[in-house]
Amino acid sequence: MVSSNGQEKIELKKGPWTREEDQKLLAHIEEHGHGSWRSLPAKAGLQRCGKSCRLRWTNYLRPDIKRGKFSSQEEKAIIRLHALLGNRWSAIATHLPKRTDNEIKNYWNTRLKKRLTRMGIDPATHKPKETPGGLAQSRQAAVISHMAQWETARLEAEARLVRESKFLSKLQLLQKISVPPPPPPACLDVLKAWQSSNTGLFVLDSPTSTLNFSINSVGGVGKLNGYVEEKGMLNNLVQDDNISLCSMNNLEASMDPTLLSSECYNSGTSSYAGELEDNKNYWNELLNLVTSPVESPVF
DNA sequence: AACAGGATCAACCGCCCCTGT
DNA sequence: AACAGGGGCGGTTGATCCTGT
Repeated sequence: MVSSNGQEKIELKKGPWTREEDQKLLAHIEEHGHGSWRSLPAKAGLQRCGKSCRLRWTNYLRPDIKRGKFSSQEEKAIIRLHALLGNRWSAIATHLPKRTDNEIKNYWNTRLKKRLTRMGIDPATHKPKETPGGLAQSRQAAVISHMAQWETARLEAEARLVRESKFLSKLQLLQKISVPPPPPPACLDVLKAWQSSNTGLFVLDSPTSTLNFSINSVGGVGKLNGYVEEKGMLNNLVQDDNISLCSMNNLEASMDPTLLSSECYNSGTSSYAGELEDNKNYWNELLNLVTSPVESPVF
């Protein structure tokens, strides 16, 4: 086949990857890295589009991918995160180490979503579909909605931070400023803090997501703090995080009775505490049901 | 054993955002 | 400011596997 500009146009292959194709892709990336995905297929001798190669690599071939069944902890994490983030699979994958967004999305759509539906819970809103106890449930919904709003604000703050840090890196490169080794990263990500006290999940390292704020990738939080402070942004970020952390603590407290004495919880108003008590019951029931052997599929 | 329907998951598609020019 | 290219994301599809009859 010949294209309009006279160059030979190779028919691109679609569909399932063969072992030979996998080996070619793996060998090429191991030797050269992926570089530009668009030009990779030609270099690797593959009759695939770059996008297909990227997907195959990120969702299947990467060595740091954990495959196989999801643990109950992972299931809980997905449900919790989906309640907060909705269908933002890449963001969810950020907090589930070695799981791809595609895998999480599939798992949600084929299993968890159905399980919640069977339980009479709307998987989109995480609220009971029927509302026999209307008032308490609407308050639960309000609390979750409130948390979701803060979580959204937090994500936006993180995105802003990355943008600023990239700018800073370029600036420093240009000015050739030497800086001391960066201090330990500020605990920007509240879910990481959540992790450290709880499930052992939620490290910010996902095979697919770009929502990775490791100190190495952004040139160091130390540099960043200096820049952000200078720009008068640090206060905003800190405020974002405090509030977000508070909301996340409350959410976690609402799911784990042992955390009900958390600082944020205690500092809340009595009415808010009441809402959280309702919320605690809701989540405990939900998670018990979801993780119960009767409801869990047999693997 | 054969078939139908459901479940699963790899892969594709289209859209959007970011970056460089 | 406008445009193009590259890459990422979420939704969807279709092939395959599984299970029940």
